[in-house]
Amino acid sequence: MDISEVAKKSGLPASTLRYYEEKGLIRSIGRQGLKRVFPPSILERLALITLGRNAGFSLDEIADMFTPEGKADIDRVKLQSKADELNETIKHLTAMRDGLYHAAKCPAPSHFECPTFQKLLKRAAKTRPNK
Amino acid sequence: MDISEVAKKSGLPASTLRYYEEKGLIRSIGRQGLKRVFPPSILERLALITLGRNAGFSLDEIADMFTPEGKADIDRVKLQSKADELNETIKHLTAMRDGLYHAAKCPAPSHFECPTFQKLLKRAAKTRPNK
DNA sequence: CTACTAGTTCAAGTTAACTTTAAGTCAAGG
DNA sequence: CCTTGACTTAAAGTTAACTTGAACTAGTAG
Repeated sequence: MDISEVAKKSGLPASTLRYYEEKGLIRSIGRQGLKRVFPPSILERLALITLGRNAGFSLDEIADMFTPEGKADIDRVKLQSKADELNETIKHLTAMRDGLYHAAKCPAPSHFECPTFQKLLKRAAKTRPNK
Repeated sequence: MDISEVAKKSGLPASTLRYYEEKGLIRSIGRQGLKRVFPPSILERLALITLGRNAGFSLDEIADMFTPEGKADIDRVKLQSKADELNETIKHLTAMRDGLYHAAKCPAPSHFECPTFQKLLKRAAKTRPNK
């Protein structure tokens, strides 16, 4: 597969694929002329990278999940702690969402006069979510 | 209140306060010599800004929520749609979290051999969460 | 009066994850 | 043989939200 086919199938632009290669996240299996040639397995790998990104891992963290030989080597402890982290984020966002829903339909003339909004404000001051 | 007092009470560094002022998010009420003087109400305003940030609003979006005279003027429709957006994000993150928890304790020798993990991978390929 | 401290400005630097640009190369079609 | 189009590289640019640095100043303690 050449880069444009990978781009198409993965949904990632070619520039991103080159960037990922440069970062060591993926590898082409060789060249045909100048052009990179990728194995079909690249797609699974890219899906894994996208998964990691979506879960909130940085590209550097993701890079650490691959052995030098290129196999995925995902530490279960890392997964657990990232899941815990996500769980915290979800809690914050949920509180925020509920507060926003409330504020959106609260009849108070100004949000500042609504006790629920006030509570939300105080919460917000304390918690800085990770993302 | 001078800037360091505001910094202390709000938990935001002075550099951030100056940056927010430059952006038009806050205003000092005057100067004493060189030094900015802030009214106590600045704290409520900063809490509102922090709330907005936590809810996923950009600083520019937050700036739009203030009238030129400096009063908060928060559009309920915007709140509603941001809440909806948050709700979507929460769904994605929840799926992700559950997948990670599963993967963390899944006994499959490699994650790739686990059907739940595979499902997670396919999901990831499709959904690009907003934040 | 002098030193010190806490503030000030303006410009430049930081970070992550890319994207864009300019200039070059190769394989294929006509 | 020449043009076209898809690819290549390396370097620079982008964005958001700040932070840092250098040079400067005003009020205060001694």
